[in-house]
Amino acid sequence: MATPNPDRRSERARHAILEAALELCQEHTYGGLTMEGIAKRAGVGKQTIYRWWPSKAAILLEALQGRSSNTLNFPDTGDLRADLRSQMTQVVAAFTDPMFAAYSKGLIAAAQSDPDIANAVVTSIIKPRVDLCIDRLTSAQKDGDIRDDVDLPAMVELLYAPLYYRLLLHTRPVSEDQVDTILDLTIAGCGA
Amino acid sequence: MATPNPDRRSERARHAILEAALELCQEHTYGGLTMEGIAKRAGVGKQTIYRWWPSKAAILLEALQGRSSNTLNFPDTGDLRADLRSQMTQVVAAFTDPMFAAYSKGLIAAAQSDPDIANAVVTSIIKPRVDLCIDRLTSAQKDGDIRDDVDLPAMVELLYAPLYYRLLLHTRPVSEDQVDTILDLTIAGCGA
Amino acid sequence: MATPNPDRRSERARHAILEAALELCQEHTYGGLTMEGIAKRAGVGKQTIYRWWPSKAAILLEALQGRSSNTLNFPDTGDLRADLRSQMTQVVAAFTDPMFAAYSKGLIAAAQSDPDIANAVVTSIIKPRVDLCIDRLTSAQKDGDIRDDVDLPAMVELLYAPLYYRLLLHTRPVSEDQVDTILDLTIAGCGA
Amino acid sequence: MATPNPDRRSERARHAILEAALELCQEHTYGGLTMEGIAKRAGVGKQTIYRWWPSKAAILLEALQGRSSNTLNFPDTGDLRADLRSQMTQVVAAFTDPMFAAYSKGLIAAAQSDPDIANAVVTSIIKPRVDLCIDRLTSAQKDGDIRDDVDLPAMVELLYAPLYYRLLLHTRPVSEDQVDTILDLTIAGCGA
DNA sequence: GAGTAATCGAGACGGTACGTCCCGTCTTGTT
DNA sequence: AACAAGACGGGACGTACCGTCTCGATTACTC
Repeated sequence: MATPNPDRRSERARHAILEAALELCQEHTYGGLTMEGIAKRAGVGKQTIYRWWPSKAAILLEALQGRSSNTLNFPDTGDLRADLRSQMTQVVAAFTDPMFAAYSKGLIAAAQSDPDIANAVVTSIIKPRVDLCIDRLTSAQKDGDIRDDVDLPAMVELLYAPLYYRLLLHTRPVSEDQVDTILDLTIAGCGA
Repeated sequence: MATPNPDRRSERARHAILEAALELCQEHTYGGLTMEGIAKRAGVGKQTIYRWWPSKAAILLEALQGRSSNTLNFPDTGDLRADLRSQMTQVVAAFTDPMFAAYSKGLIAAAQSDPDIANAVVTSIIKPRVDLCIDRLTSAQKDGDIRDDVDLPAMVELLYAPLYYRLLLHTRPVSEDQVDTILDLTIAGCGA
Repeated sequence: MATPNPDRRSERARHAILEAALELCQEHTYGGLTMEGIAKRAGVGKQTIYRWWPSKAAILLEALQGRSSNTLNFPDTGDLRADLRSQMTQVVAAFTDPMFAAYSKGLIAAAQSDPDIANAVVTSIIKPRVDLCIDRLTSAQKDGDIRDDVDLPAMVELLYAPLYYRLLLHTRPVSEDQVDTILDLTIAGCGA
Repeated sequence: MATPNPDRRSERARHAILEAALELCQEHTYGGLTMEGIAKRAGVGKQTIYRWWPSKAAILLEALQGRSSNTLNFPDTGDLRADLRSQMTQVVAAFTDPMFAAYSKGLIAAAQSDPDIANAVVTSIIKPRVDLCIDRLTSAQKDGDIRDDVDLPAMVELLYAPLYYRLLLHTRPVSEDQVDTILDLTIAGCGA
């Protein structure tokens, strides 16, 4: 994400900037996030920010990755439904946390008008998690828990898209109940 | 959406503003849309815009409704899958049209930091279409094409959410193929 | 000062406008005087103002004339110095009254960038008073109280200009003492 | 006159702003002078103006001081009347120059509704010149050219006020003849 | 006494300028 | 050479008034 070059970079400034961005995003919502505000809060010159990040969304992205790297794993207990439920519930928890929800919504909103952000979001956040899920589904398919003709990437979308749908469209709040309903319908199907 | 009051309102100005907003949104993307730009293009004072709309998103919303009110119907040929496919394909067409996609993404992005917009999007765009879909599904459920215990609103989400997911997350392009996959998985289920 | 024509004019509106102008000039200083403000305070449409007056200064001018028409007289007791003192003291009183001072300063300020106002101020306020003074001085000259070679219009300026000087330049407050000093110096001269 | 602080200030911008203000004041009269216009002409952001000056009058004031600092001297040839005439003629020349007259009138007009401007005008323009004149008159009084009981500050007003009177009231044009008349009347007095 | 025309109140309209907030770049020491 | 600080040119913000322009709803003169 950096352009100039060296490792002469001040770790102190980097940390202060990421922290300031997270704090201000909570206080003012993503839309009220300002380069100038971050610089002031972090006690940093604006130039220092522009030197290392191309946009405020990029800062937030990096800040978020630092926070949530731990979530990167997918349980495999042998019970597919339980494993999916466990993982999806973690996502619900994140989307339900006001702070995390604000970051996520802000970042996805920014992605709509900045292809770089869009790309970064997919690559560094979505893709790794989707891949883990596909791995689990592949193993389930081998075990015969999923029909052979099921398109697994599409199935991942079917499972997670409704969570994003509620997060972004604000039709109804994301909730844990939703997870069970999604699992029921997706596994058993709706047809008679 | 209006605050001051009467019907002394100039239809000429209203039209010019909505048209200008649509045009500029195509040319500059939603992020580059400007109250000042709209005013200049429409040949209108800025105050006239602020008098009737609280935000640029509100303008776009009204402009969009004028354009797409025709889409409000849901076929019922007796063939559930065909009907769903037909309707979902229309959504894919809209999301695939660069202009319409730009409006939609911009509006949803704006909704992330403005509850009024969020509410207006749901009420005036999402809800009416979802309701029509639920009607169709209800009738299908009566006909025995859908299991009785299926939560229909959740099923609507299952069908449409993946389209929004790809539109907003930019993982893969929305496509007509997707519709068939969604229908397959949703109707038959993924379980063995 | 009126342009359209008839005497169909509403006396009620005329009065309300003049009163509103005077009131607002006191409250907000001349610079803060607004056509829109006058209209609202007077309970009058803006058009009604523009129909009868070309500028806010014109309104104020008319309002002032209605207030101070009484002052138009110049005493002639035979005692020149006493008569001048009496008249000049009246001017000091006016310039000392905060309300009247505000009007006067505002009007003269407006005259600096509007020749119509400048002309109206001279014609309807300054000139009549200067003429009366010249009359008194002429009679004094005949009586031998003023040297024959004295340019009377210039003498009027010598007497009154210092009052305007302090009013407009804000070097020192206008005061009654000033009158005596002016009279002393003007009548006796400063030379040894 | 400046608020933010340092000497990090751009001399280039300062100069461009002062020049632009003078130019525009000539072209559009003081009333048509605009912060936005100055910024555009000077090729400068508006903020840069607001950072260093509180009002357009303040800009003009500074611009004028840069231009006329040379006039600050008072001749002393021993001939009081000649010295006064020489100095007053310089003022007449300034008031007769359309550009300078425009600045002066605009500034004094602005002073009527802005105490800061009023104060700055007195302090930085009027006062220094009055003081020089008083010095000359004091020396004349010692020489016996002026009576001992004459109030010198009042005499200064008597000499100069008529020039300002004509400048601001627009009764008659300021002229060199006026200087002689003023000197005659002021030195010899008007009384018989 | 009914018809008609102009004035009235109200306030929307196309505009211009306001003074503020940020943007992203640039400049000036400091570490 | 990266840093904190912040001035710079610029663009958009949302507001306040400008002077013009409809709108009905009173008037008050004409027929």
